[in-house]
Amino acid sequence: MTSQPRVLIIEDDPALLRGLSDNFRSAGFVVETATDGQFGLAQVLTHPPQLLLLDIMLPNLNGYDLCRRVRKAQLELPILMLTAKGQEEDIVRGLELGADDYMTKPFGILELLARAKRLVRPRTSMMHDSIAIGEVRFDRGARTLVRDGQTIALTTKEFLLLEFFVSHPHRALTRSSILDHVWGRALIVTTRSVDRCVATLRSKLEGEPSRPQFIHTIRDVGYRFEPTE
Amino acid sequence: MTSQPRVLIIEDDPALLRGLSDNFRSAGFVVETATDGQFGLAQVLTHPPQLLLLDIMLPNLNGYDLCRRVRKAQLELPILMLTAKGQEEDIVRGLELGADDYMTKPFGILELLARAKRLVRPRTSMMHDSIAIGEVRFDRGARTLVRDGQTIALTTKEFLLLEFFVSHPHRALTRSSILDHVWGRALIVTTRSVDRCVATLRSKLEGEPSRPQFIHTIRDVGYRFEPTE
DNA sequence: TGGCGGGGTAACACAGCGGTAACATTCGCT
DNA sequence: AGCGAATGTTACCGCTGTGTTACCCCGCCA
Repeated sequence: MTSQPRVLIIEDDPALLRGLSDNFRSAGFVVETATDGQFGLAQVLTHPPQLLLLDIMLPNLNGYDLCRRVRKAQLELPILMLTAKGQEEDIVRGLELGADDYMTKPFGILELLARAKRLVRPRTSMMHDSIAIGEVRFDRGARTLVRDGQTIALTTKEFLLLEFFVSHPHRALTRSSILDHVWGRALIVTTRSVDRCVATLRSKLEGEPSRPQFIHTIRDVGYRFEPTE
Repeated sequence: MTSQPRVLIIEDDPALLRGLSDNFRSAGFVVETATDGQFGLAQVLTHPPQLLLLDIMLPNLNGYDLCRRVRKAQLELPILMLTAKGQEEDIVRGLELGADDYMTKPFGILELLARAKRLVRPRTSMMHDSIAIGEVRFDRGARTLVRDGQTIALTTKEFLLLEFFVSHPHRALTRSSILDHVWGRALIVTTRSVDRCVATLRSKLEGEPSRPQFIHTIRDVGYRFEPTE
């Protein structure tokens, strides 16, 4: 399934870098390396790996800023920070900047590998039965939306459509793919039904329906769901 | 943002349990507790929280087995293990059993909270193919550009044009070849349409449109795309 | 059997994409 | 420097895709 995940290790200590590379390689990773912050960032942006192993103290661009830049570019790859700084506030800061894990030197290589493997482990993001969409909360169990205490019922189609949107955020979804997943290919309905259903869903989901916040339309293509904003 | 995530803390030391509860509550969590492995497991299965804080040493059912049972039930909720056992093999074992993080006592409450918050942070682990163009990121899946966290929508023509550019970098592209690939040979439009489309694309792509960085014009021929700078 | 609500289509309104034209500017050549 | 051609820029406008409203069909339930 996840054959040969690519890890990028950014670390300026040559000895440590080689040790890490060897260990990750024998653990089944494809290893790329960088020893410089600026260079590493460029590498991440041009060719994002499945996992980023990131030292804090780096020449030219430190790990915190690198992490911030990666998140600003809306890259969602897992980042494991790695540093001699063991102060609690450093760890908190790293995690708040968007790091996914944090280990302090000296560390056991087995633990590091275990944590790395966990980060590249495929995760179904459908774990929660209730999801926040801006001000609104989508309760999949009850098939309702809750906006400041008010419960809004969803019809079956609206529910399936929203589920499809939620499970494919930040992506251009064509009308035909929406039809496939929500209506099922067997049923022959117009793509206008999608528009119609999107309209009703918008009216329930969006606070200001004239300026859609979550469900953006892409002309000639379909729609794109942006949960955060 | 994510209003009031629910955390279940399973811990048999009453003093520690109260301390954790207070801290998590003031950090904005809704806290539920259990002091027994069997009871805790039942609670997880009947009413899964957004996060499980799990001690290893528990009466009736230890944390490892509890973790295994939760995963066996295909519950994907994040689990943060919490224990006095600091041996590396214990940590590795916990992570391999499906735990998402592992902290050893004594631990700093701030770090624990930071790690907990990370685990309930909604993550779209969907890695979509995207390309860096200078400071900007071109997200083909979403059909957008991202600059400084700002996402900029692309129209169909702009998207096709940019796709054509990025797939033929460092090359002089004639207007007629651009027309062929983006507009299709059948359609008869002026080559000025290309200029027009390039202009709008530049305005979205270039930081300083007066001095094009990425899309260079070649007089009497067409354009050339230089992704790096 | 009649009301009702989900959900599909039809009809109409409208907004924005994208094409062209007109004007401004730059570039190359002499 | 001056001129002409190519390209950047702005304005305008038609067309098509989408939002919106209305209507209707059909299954469900009393």
